[in-house]
Amino acid sequence: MANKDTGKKKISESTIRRLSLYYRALSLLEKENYETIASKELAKREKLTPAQVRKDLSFFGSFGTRGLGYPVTELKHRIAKILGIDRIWNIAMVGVGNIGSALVSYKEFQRQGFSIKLIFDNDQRKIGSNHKGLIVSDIKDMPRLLREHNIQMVVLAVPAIVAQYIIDDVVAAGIKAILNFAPINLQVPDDVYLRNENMSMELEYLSFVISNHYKPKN
Amino acid sequence: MANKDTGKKKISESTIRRLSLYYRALSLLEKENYETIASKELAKREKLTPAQVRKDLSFFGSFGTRGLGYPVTELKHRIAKILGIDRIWNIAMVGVGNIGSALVSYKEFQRQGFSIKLIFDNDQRKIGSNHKGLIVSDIKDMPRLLREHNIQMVVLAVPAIVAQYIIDDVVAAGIKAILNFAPINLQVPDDVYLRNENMSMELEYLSFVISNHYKPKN
DNA sequence: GAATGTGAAGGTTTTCACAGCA
DNA sequence: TGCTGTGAAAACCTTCACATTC
Repeated sequence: MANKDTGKKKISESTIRRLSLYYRALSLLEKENYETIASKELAKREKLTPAQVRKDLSFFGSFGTRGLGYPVTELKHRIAKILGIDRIWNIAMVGVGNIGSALVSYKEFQRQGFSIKLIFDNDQRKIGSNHKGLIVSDIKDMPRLLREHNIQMVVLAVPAIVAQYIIDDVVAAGIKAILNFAPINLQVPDDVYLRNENMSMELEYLSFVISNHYKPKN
Repeated sequence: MANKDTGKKKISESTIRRLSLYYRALSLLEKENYETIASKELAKREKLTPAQVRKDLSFFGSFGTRGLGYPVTELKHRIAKILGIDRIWNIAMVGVGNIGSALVSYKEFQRQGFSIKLIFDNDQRKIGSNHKGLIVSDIKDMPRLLREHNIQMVVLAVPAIVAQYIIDDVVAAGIKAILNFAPINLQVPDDVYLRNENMSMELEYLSFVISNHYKPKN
């Protein structure tokens, strides 16, 4: 499915990100006891257009009923399956500074099926300490532990200066998906997907918007 | 400049985000004692194309020298000016849970000129406590304090359930730029710019990528 | 009647390719 | 010669509009 080797249609990153939005909206609609939802209403809730919603969903199949809309619970499950969140992912947090330890406590991850199973740091004072029921492991043991605990994704929250060094180890341990919070460009092989999250960049964008009286599209 | 009332060219959000990347790359190049940099090299460092770099910069002026490239320090300052980060922004953090308190300690904000001046919470146990030299204020005093301290941006890190209620107060205090970490769609007037940051969404994107063997463009 | 699913149109962003300048 | 700045082309993404289905 999607654009695997054999796939035809190209799914854009924007579509995938909107799938996450739909998923969250549908979870809410479910709680509000909606049974079906029209693209018009779903679009309104996420500040999109109805055509956009229908087009996004149509890439993955025909989930709706003409004249009625989409079945809330079923569509939610379908999207979960598409996003690959119809399961538990085992995550390791690497680095327990400010950001790392905040994310370990961040309940939304757990709620969406992202289960932090291991925590690493290289600071001797932190190793062995308890964070939300998890003991901080020595980063030296990372390669072995990542494999032993069947970790599939790594969140990197280490200082920029050591990030490349550490990510090399993460890659060597066979991890294919990494979310990086260090504000630096890291090198990974082609078959590893690295996503960078830079919170200063978000504030810089706000700064641009108000400095230039800029009207963003959405 | 940019797309003010009279402006002609439309600057895309992607261009602005890349400006942040260029800024960071240029800061590094400066430290490496580069005096000039060609679009080719800058592009390579940020995994973009040279044409993209030149096009982005050309929206704001002619900063380069044919045959030579761009002057590193000057371009850095020009971009800082465009982004509005050639100054200090006064920020208030609203909510000192996991995320909020991590961000208060996040040195990168300070480094980029985003200075957290006030911290708010509604939890009586937190009010009065010290976070990195700042005393947590009662959220009841927020409207007054935001104005008194000339706060220009607010970072919202409160539970989703109270987020709309609190953002209404932030808006009423005249704040025009808000970075929201609560995973919920908030309503603000047209002249307020609200940016949502949802970290679960980033992991969901990773999940999609590895579940579908999806090859993102970049 | 109501709302989906989807080609086609329209709009935006990126890349190409080259004229022009240091 | 080397690299910028930029129209034009190509690629990509969103919206339109309507045939189709319930």
